[in-house]
Amino acid sequence: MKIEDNIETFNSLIRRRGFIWGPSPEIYGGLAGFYSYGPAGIEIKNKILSLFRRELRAFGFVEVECPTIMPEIVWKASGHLERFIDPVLRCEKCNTLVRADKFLQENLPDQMIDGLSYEQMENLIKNNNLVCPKCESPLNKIEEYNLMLKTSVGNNVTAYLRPETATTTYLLFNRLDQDARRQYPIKVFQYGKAYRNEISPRQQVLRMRAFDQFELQLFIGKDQEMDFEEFHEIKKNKIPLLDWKLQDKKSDKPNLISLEEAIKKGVLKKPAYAYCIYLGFYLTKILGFSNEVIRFRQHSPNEKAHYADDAWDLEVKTQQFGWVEICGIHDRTDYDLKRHGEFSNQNFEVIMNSDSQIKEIPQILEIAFGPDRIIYTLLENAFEVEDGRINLKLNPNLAPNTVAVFPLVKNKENIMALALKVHKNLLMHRISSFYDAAGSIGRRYRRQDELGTPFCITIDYESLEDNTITLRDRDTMQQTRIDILKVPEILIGKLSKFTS
RNA sequence: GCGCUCGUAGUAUAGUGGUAGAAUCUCAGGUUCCCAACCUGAGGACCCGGGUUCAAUUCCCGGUGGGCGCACCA
Repeated sequence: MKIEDNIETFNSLIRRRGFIWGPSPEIYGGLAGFYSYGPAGIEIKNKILSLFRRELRAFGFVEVECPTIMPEIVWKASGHLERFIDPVLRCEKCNTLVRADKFLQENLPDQMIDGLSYEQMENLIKNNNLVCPKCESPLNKIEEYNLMLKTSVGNNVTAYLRPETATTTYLLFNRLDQDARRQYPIKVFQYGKAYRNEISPRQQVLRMRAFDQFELQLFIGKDQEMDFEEFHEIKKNKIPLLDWKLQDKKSDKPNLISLEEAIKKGVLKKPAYAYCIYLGFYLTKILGFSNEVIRFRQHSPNEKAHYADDAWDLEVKTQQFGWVEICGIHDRTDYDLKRHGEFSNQNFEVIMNSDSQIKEIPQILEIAFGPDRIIYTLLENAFEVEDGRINLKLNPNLAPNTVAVFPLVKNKENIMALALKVHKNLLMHRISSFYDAAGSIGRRYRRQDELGTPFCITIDYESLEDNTITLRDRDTMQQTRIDILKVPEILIGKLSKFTS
């Protein structure tokens, strides 16, 4: 079979090799927007998660985990109930669905639409004789389209599956305040599933109805945001920033400037927010993305979410879908805590600075990653076809298998035995080793290339005599002979080179 | 959600009103050995439901899933 260097080859690879399958459940035809990870895919996800967890601990973060279902009041307070339910008009004849508010604004540009009741909107439609844009039959009743998945709990208590993890973290605020002994900023993250009832999910795992979020939160004082100690440790780092003024000038070339400069020029307002930009960048870089495929894009004022004062997306360039957001950095101000304080009758004002004695509600800065999107963009960026060889150039620390062990031939007892011994020894050192004796040696190398396995070890006739093996490098295909006893040590050494 | 279009082994496909043919793949055996070699044998598929028909994977209708366009993407 001729292997072509195109996106179709990539798309079949991620199925063939067990990275991502779906829509699930496949045997029943699938439900749009739901996908499963195969053994190779989940291995990558787990490795990303443990890398993130390890790094974040070093940055002073703690982790929490909350329920994925929360009662209605939570989403009333968070603003999601209001913002995630869209008024829509359905044509009774052709079933076309249009957003009622947008439709009205387009047809009646001079009319104030914001804030109108459904009844008022229905009247506007009637009075202006507005008709279905497709089939021109009359429109009348407004329905609600709910982007949140609704369910009921126990004795008919209305609840919703969370559309983001962040809100559930905020609900722990008074607990965290105590737990962290009021040492601000409080740095906390949560990893878990979130759900959105997308009207028409597309683009594979980039827009799923059940997806992972990995969200970092900083609870921080207003003064602290402007005078943030840790900013000074990272301010010299240059970051590719595409602010919305540049976008307004139809530019898609980000400015590579230091965070210090960005603050000085007013591209970024707050040093603590700049620190969050850095943190997002840092975590992305250690996954192995190259600088050329990363940029930060600022939201235009009308693109921002209801809670955001400033918002930048960390985007990664892909072949199939263009620039893809893998992380959003949001300045949520005190919006969330203020609302949850009001709705729950809690006082979330705290004294954050012992000098001032002034009580305030903390501000929140958020760094929200979408691990599924990370995995997709990582795989697509790693995919290469070189001379008919598929090579998945994954960061060695993220590859499903760290190493594969092969006996050169399978009809020589002692070569097989020694290969198995090497494999078991690697497993004993808790190195992800994969043993394979089936097919020619070349075929086995190719199988591992498709999985991104950075190293292959082959035991040959020479191994029997002098206790050496060959270590083959995925990208260069070069082989080196090394002492059999030093194998685990050498591999660990090679891996550590990619972590910093 | 609307319109167009498509849905055949794990993957990518050929084809047909009388249930499918290669390739690759997987497994077993043989042979050789350092980059998808070869030989032998085996395995595996017509998205789901209904209709028309003696007979449907094929035609029709509905559903569902994918692609594209529109809409949507706080």
